[in-house]
Amino acid sequence: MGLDEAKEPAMQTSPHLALQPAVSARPLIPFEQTLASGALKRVEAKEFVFVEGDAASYVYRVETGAVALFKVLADGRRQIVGFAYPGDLIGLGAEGEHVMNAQAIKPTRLRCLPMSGLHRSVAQDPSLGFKLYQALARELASMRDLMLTTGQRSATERVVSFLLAFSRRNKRNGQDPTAFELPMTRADIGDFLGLTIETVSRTFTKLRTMGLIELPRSSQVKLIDIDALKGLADGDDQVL
Amino acid sequence: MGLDEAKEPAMQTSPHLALQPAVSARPLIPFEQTLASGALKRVEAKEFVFVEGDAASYVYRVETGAVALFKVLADGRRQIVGFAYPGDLIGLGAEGEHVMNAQAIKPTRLRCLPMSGLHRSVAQDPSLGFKLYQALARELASMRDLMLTTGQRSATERVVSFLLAFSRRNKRNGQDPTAFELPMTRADIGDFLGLTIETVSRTFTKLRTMGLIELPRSSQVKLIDIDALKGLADGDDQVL
DNA sequence: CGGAACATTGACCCATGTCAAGTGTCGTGG
DNA sequence: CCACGACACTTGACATGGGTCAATGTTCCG
Repeated sequence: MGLDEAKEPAMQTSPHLALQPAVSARPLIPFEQTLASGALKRVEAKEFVFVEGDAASYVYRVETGAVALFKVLADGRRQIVGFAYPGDLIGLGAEGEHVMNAQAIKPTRLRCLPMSGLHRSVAQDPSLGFKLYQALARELASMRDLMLTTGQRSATERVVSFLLAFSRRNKRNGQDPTAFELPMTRADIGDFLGLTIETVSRTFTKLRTMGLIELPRSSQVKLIDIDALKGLADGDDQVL
Repeated sequence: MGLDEAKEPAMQTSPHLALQPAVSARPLIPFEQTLASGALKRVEAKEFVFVEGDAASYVYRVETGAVALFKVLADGRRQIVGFAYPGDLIGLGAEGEHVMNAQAIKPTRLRCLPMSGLHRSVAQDPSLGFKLYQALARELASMRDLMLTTGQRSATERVVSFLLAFSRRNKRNGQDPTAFELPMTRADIGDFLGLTIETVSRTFTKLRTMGLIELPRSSQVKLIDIDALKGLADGDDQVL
């Protein structure tokens, strides 16, 4: 992330907290092991995994589904700071209490790891602390990219960056980088990119009209002209 | 941070990466020790400490002065993602290459720690890894708060949040929470908050006209009515 | 004292927000 | 299988906050 995809100021959709796949040569990987044996929890769409102020007693790994992480202002305005997909860890980095909310956006299965177990694992495996550090560093880098996007880019640029991030994730996972399903609503996308539902919707329509994407269903996106989209993402908005 | 100042969705101006002051009872603190013996480097205002793509061979601690950390888009738009003040560490979390730029905004002294030394210290002091992890976690939390601010708040709310963050920092440091010097230009503030120079300037003027702040010099701010400012920061903008 | 950099202010404009109808789409119950 | 209601999404008309462009003021340093 940030090193991926040329020098493209890549926006990362996912916190991407998955630890490096444990090197197979290692005899024992306490954390991965503990995690694998952790309890499985199911949450329905819209159900909260944790909310601001909750004791941060577990770290979760998303097994299936998707989770939105967000903060809210007193008057209800909401900023989604990331989406977690299968393989991503959520709840890391909280000391004592959670300072944000985690809400499933579709039926989701989570692997639960008690904080106490995490601490034990860190004690057993000194390199784990460094791995957690690296995981947070990646998360921080993607957060900064998102800042760059919401702070400086136009609505079109933001939406296109968002779509291209999906494309990259699919490519990374060996799936079709030109077609994907959006697990979140327009409202979620808006609250992630700092736009309104209407602006997100209009931007999708504009991109479709321009022949750059197709929308077979409102939640399904097909990228038709990725190069043109990459051009749009960076600021040469004169292309329109 | 995030827990500080009531439930106020506090924005953190500084990366605030200073490690916990080493507990005095500990016999030897390799990292603090190594850092204390690290080379001192002076940089002038506007001089770069590192730029995107540089090998990440050092971590720096700001001793005096101030540094802006930012990313840029191909067309030059700039997003400042944080300011580093005395006590803050910069350059942490980079793997291999820096993915952002660090530029002094005033004459600055930096303590340099080679990455190799950092790795050695981590090996000697297992708890150091966890401290670095915590430092990044704090940084991540402040980044998310900034996201909430730039993604959801109005220009006035952003500027007021920014000023209140200075007030909090001064209070934390035992200095006057109602008066401070801004080390950065209006352009820097704009690029941090996702606003233009003109909007920042107009907002300062508006707050002065409203009697909430005074501006003896353009770089000096005096907060007159902190409670009103706190009200403005949260969204009850009807106060105007 | 002069000039460069920074800051303020004004006039205007436009991208995006707001408000208000519609139009799918999906799941449930008759 | 169809009808209905609830949501999500789209689209249109209009309003406005903040951006842009341009002129002027201020500060600071050589």
